[in-house]
Amino acid sequence: MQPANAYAAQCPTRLVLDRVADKWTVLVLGLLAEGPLRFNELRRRVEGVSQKMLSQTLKGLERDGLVTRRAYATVPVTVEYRATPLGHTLSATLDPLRIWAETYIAEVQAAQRRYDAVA
Amino acid sequence: MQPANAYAAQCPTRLVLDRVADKWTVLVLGLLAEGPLRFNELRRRVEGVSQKMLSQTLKGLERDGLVTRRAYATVPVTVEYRATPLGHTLSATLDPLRIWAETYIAEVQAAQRRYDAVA
DNA sequence: CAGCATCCGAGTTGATACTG
DNA sequence: CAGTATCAACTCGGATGCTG
Repeated sequence: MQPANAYAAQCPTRLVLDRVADKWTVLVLGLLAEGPLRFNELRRRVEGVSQKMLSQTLKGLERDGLVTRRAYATVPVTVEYRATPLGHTLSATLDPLRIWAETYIAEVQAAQRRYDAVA
Repeated sequence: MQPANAYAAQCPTRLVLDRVADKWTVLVLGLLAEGPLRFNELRRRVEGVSQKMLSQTLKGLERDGLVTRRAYATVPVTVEYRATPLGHTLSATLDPLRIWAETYIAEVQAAQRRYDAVA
């Protein structure tokens, strides 16, 4: 295998990138990596997500083997989501990104202001 | 500052996440981190990107202070893009993600096949 | 070469309403 | 509680044609 040819059209990396490349995946996975959560708990914690998007995101994560869904036969139903081991490894590699964001966000915003001031 | 409350609606992290959360940003930035490139060179190297999207992506990266654009008064014009120091730090924190993708893509795809087989 | 402007179809998203 | 269904709004992205 070539060393990191993520630029070719069908490189698998693209698939993962596309997966991560949505507003909610990273947030949801990060939360689940801390511990199992129920649907509406997630909904509350990830501010701004609609239940449609959350539902969709969770389904995608489940399909990719990053999260598991378990339903308990209580009344009403209880559904619990948790990160798989694979999901944990991904969440862990995403941590540096979260940290980068916190570290440099001010710089980015300053750059934006500078740019917008000119334009 | 709170420790990583990326789940609040206006957390700066969201901004960065949204920035990364597009098909091309990560690819383009990764390429530019290796060295300066011209517009059409980028276009060729990032397979599948249209010039509209590339243009848009570059503008966004420039606005965020991650990439600089320099035009030379040759005929025809030569434009060179390169990653800023800030851009390099982001690209570096993205590397683990690229590696994760290469490492686990097979597992993810297997999970997808399993999931799709049931549904 | 390095783009911008325009048009247009396809896919995404969000509200809202309803179900087991 | 944990979703699904549906519809309308919106955005995205590609194709095409043009400019300095």
